[in-house]
Amino acid sequence: MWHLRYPLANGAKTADGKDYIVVATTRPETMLGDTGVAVNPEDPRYQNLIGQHVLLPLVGRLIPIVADDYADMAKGTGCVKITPAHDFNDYEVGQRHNLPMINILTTNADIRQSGECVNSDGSDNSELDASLPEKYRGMERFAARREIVADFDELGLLESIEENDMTVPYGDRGGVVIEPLLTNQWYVDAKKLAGPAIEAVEDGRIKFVPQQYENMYFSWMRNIQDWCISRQLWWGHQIPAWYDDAGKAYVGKSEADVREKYSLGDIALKQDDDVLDTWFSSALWTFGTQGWPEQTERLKTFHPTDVLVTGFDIIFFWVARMVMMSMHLIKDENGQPEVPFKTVYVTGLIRDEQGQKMSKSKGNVLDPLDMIDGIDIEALLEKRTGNMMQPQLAQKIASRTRKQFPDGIEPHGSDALRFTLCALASTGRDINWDMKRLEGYRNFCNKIWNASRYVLMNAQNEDGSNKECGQDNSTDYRLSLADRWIISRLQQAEIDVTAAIDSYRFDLAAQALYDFVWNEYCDWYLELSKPVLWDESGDPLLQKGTRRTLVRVLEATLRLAHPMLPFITEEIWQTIAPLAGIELNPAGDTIMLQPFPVADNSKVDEDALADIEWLKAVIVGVRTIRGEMNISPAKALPIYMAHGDSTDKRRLDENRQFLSKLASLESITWLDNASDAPMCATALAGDLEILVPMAGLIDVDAELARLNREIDKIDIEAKKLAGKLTNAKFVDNAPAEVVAKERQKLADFESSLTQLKEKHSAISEMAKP
RNA sequence: GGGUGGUUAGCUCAGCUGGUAGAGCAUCGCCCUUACAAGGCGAGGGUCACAGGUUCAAUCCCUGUACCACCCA
Repeated sequence: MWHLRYPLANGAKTADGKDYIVVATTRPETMLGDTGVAVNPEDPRYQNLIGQHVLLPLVGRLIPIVADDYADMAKGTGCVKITPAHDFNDYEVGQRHNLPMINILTTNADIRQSGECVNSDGSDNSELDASLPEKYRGMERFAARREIVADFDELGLLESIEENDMTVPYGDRGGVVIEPLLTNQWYVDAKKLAGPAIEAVEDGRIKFVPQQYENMYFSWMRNIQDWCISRQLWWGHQIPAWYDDAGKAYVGKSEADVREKYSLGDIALKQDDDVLDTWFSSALWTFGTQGWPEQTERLKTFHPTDVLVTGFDIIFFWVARMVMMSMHLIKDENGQPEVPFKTVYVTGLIRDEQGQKMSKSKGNVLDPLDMIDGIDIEALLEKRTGNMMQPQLAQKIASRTRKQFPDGIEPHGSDALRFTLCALASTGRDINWDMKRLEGYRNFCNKIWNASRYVLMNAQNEDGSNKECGQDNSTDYRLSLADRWIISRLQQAEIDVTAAIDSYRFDLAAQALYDFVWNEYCDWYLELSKPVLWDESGDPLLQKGTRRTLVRVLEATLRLAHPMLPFITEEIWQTIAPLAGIELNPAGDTIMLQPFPVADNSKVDEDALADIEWLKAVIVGVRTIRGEMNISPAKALPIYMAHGDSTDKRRLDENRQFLSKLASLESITWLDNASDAPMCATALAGDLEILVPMAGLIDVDAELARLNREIDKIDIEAKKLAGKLTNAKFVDNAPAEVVAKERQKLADFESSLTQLKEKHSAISEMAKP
């Protein structure tokens, strides 16, 4: 940083008697374009100098001293040289004080032959002498800097030089220091366009999902600046403005158009070298793609469109500008501005596992295709480190990549990728990518594939006829409890998935589908179908009903899943659909054209739901004992049931076969009197006791410990509840139904506690020698 | 400096209009049981960032603090 003395003009003196003031700069050569010096209006040192002038050294120009808050009293001398044409802050100061602007640099960043001077309002200024000292003309900027510093020194005007750490902007293409430069460019008066665009969101013609992004939109639009649409690039749409030799601009569709419009004859015209900002072109996208400016059928049909899906990082750059352009250029039949779309669905930004934005220079980019098809480590390294703008980073990136993907990336398939994106698409603004989630959902695809294989193996007979699956409108089949249950659950799944999709919560849709397919259809229903289908002496009507249900529920599930898993569902559906009684057009039918499932409440069977819950509770009870006692799944167990009521008894009678198979039981014995049982490990399903004889299988101490753990767990909950219920404030103030619910819960806990404690003392008693 | 979003299990994330927390992966047992070992069955794991406030009751509503991220100046 160089400190330069600027002599005061007309004999003015500073408060301490000096005939100069000192300004500091990191770019001394810009002094050639100075048109003012700023001091803080509060600065006592310079009160008398405000309105005075300095004589700009080397140039000999008189420039005013102005009072502006931009000058920081605490920094340096408190005096700032003002070069409006070459610094953004100085430009603002210049605007406030009507300082002229002198451009001293060529586009190559050399010193111009003479300065180019305009007034603060952009009009030409020919009064001010903007000529530059001959010595520096044509000099490269850094050479000029050295020369000017030397000349200041020679004149005794170089006060001091100090080291100064600062951030200097470099262009990422040319790699050289960027220099602000005053140029003529085209602007769009965005304020005018923003008004209607703000209203469209305020009155709900356009909705943001999630809604919070409205705020981002509003904050941009309400503080909108003029939009510079000139870009100094060689690709893009060249700006449709032509200049005559005097520099006057004519705007039109084409040169011919301009000549005609302005009756220019054949005078020389030159089109603007600049091209339109890409966002300007992008802003025309919703109607430009539909044939505009022609009034095409397509434009009428598809404008406005329904939903725009995009990232929040371009809400202003793209979304807002599409809204502005569309409303400005497209009118409906009533002449009202037309919005480009009704809903903007805003996704989060995908980042890497560490939450870093993916970028080539960081080498953390994951190509979706590599996750779909897989890639070996060498190819991945080549992709990440080949052809880099900063090759010095290659080694670091390579070692990090090797560490994260020692064997490259496994193929996962496009369905798994798509489903993962759905599952991660929650309302947050960042999505940290997680390979493990991708693997989990690849496994989910596998699960669907395998479940379908099971269905086909059991439902498809040799000639592929659908008769055996009850799809021929015949009524000679019976639905089992499990059939009625899974049909009921399917309705709920359809409701959940549909509601989630309707509210753009694709993560919840994915979760609901995943739960239904894996935790209900596969884990329970398929298992429950086995005892029916594999029972050689089973009821053929019941077997037909089960095949029918297997196929129909799978077929509906495929349609439900199809938007999230397009390929695998299509593949399976082609085989399943005929079994489900859908006649395929031989010319090629597709699941894509099938109706999306709609829930039918009349198919929900509350009794079936309750019965299966009971069944699951009993099975899980036995499994838990088996698991905790490390009893092999291969060992068939005899069990007893005690303490049950008539419903328990009915459910047992109707489901013996299922219980035996799914819990792998040797026998089930109903006891009217619990004390008839031998020493047993106990699980509870409500009040019903499920008893597994311990003899030879279960250690007494292990079971006592297990019971204690269970008792402790329930006891803690029960104590909390009891405390709540003895609190008069709760009982008096909480809604009656909440209190009743808590009472019921406590009663259940207490009854379980009593039963478990009894079991505990009974076992202790029996185990005594 | 101003604004916005976030902080929940070891990791990545859900949790709807307040009623004491869920998933996937990871971990620990037992299993190649004829759809699936990329699997089955079972288990463990959280004073919901911190401090106040409102309420009978707060992961959820309000205020403040800390930290992280992004946008703007």
